[in-house]
Amino acid sequence: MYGKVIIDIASSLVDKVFDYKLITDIAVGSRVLVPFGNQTKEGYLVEKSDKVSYDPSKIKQIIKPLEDFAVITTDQFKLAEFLKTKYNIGMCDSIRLFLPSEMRTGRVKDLMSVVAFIKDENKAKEYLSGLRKNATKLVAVLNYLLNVGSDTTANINNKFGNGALKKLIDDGIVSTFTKPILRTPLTQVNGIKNNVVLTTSQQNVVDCISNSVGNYLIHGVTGSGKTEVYMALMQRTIDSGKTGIMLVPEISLTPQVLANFRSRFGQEVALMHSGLSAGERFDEWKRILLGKAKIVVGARSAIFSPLKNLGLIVIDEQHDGSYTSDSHPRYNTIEVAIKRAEICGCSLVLGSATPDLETYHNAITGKFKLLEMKDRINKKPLPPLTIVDMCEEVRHGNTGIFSGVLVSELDKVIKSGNQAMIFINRRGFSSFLMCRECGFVAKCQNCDTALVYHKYDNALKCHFCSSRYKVFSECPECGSKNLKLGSTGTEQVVEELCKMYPNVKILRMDNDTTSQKNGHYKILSQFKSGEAQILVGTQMIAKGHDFPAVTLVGIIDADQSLYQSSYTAAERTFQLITQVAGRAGRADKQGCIILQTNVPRHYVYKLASGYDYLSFYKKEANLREVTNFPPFTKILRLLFTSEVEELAKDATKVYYDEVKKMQQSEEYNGEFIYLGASKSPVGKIKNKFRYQILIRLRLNKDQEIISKIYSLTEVNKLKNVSVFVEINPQSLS
DNA sequence: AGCACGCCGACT
DNA sequence: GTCGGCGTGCTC
Repeated sequence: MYGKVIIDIASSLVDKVFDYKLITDIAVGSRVLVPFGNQTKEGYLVEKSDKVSYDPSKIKQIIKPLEDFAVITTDQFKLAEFLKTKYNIGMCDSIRLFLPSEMRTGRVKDLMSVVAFIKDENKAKEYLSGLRKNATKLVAVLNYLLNVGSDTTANINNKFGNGALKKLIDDGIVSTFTKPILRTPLTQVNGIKNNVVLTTSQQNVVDCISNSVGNYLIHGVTGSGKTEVYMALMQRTIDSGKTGIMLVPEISLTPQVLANFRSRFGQEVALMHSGLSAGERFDEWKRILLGKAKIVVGARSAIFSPLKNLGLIVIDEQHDGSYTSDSHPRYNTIEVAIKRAEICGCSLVLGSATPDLETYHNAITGKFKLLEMKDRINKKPLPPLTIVDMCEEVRHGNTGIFSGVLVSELDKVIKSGNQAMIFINRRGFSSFLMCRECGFVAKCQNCDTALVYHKYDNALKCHFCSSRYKVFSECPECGSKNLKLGSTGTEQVVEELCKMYPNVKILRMDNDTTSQKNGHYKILSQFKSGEAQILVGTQMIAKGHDFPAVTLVGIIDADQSLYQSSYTAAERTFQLITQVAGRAGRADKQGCIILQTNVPRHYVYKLASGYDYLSFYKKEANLREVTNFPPFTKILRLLFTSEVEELAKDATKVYYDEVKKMQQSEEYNGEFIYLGASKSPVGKIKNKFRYQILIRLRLNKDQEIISKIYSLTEVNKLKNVSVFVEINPQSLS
């Protein structure tokens, strides 16, 4: 018998199966140790067979399996194959997505604990009666153990001190053994089970989805009670003996959802995301693989969890950008989920108040079943959204960050003891530091970007490569002290608020304040407990959080996301406003939203202020259709990066000519709406120069052309230049 | 990925 | 003469 093995090396040169002799029976899907060249490597056993395609005399033997169980299921293999072709990645890259990364290096082991137990009960009682009366500790420990049977030595020593147990072990009365204990993340997070009765609209959605397997999109306004629907669906899945995945967009949202799910499903819920410690992730992964956890709550990577007998996948806030991975391998969680649901024969439920255009388009054209939830659970109308013209404010002499309306609303909140959230999608103090006299702007040495001024740790930081630079108080070029700050960031908002309300506790939540472990959780629970009255933050405060006491949401500089040069800029702005606005007035208090902009008449703001998703969808879809943008076309971006600018440039030229040939060929004539090559908008990141080719294709022979382009990048290997192809890129930096 | 093999420059 | 630079090629 032979085994086909994928070697765990991420390189296209070894991206194929290698034949090995199989002497002992090892399960397909196991990790194995194999001789490879003159070294030993880890690999994955993907198939067993009697046939080989290699000179049998040269075939070596598998050394041993690395675990005594398979780590990849058959379903996962099918999904891995799909990822390989869909995203043009190696099988090894693909398989790695399914395993906790710390497993490969073999550094993570089971955490062992020592358990003490009584060897022989009769002997122990005899020993107990023979003890002197003043041996109180010994008596106590012995009685305790006789009572409970066994406990960890750590617990016993904690309760009774260190000496007694040792004496009992030495005297042969108590014995010990070691057993692995599981590291469970966020054990302190638990909810109270409340027997919620679903509303008619919730019940209808649950019934509809339970009735037949398929792909669903729930379009429900913020606060319409989608979480209860997900939980009811999950309950049915578990009751029928199956398992489920519940995805949320951000790590910061997992504690809230975890609490809800644990209150109902107890320890059958596992948590899975990149913020766990290596040990926690490994143990949770193992609990899932061994069937001890039946539900996985997590961020995008949780879609790869090793659940068997999968019955349901839920993706909440499905429009969220975090569902597309922005580093290698770049996968789209929704595409992966659709495939996984298809392979497992289970339902996929997507939910959002602002579905992304493509998904909604799929829903109304019948690829998804569309379900609407139009009412808020508290029966309150959505809070009024006021658009404030900041140009008008300036004309009336207000050049500050906050408009008059926002200040007076803030005053009301502070007086009434309620809470406010201020949303500003830019971290740091200000986006740049510029000399007014010579125009000098500090730039990163490794990237083609302006540095962001961070007042809190007194540094200029690059948001692309994280390098830090000294702050200057006079221009390094001309010596002028006349400096100008760029657009406002979270730090500056907090500083201004502190001046306005010196006695009010204000929290800031952005990438800089949430970097330590459970950082999101700490800030959010502080705010939820009412410890602070104002929460200032980037988009991470916008998503799904439930703060009943929040009555005011301020959106500073809404235009920022509108001006991004991406075809999705309008859509993302609409989604962001709707999401942030949804944080206000969730309980029985009336809320209000103040949106500050320089272009108050923009259609995005008009439609967002009326919470009119459908009109927005129609307008935007129409615009995309007539201007030939996705989902009516496909955009391809070929990015070339190199440490040597000329090499990246040359490579771009070579590929451009190749694609140009395709464009001009008879076969594909008319399929290309656009083809162009240029320097990337951010010309250099981390010392690598970036050039790109942009292609826009009609939806006709697009799949064919994409695979041709993929194979082009495989064959035409260029030295010291890396190429990567992205489809419908989210941003063009 | 990593290691061996192999073909050219600057040293004992 | 040889030590070592890293370009090229291979691993069942």
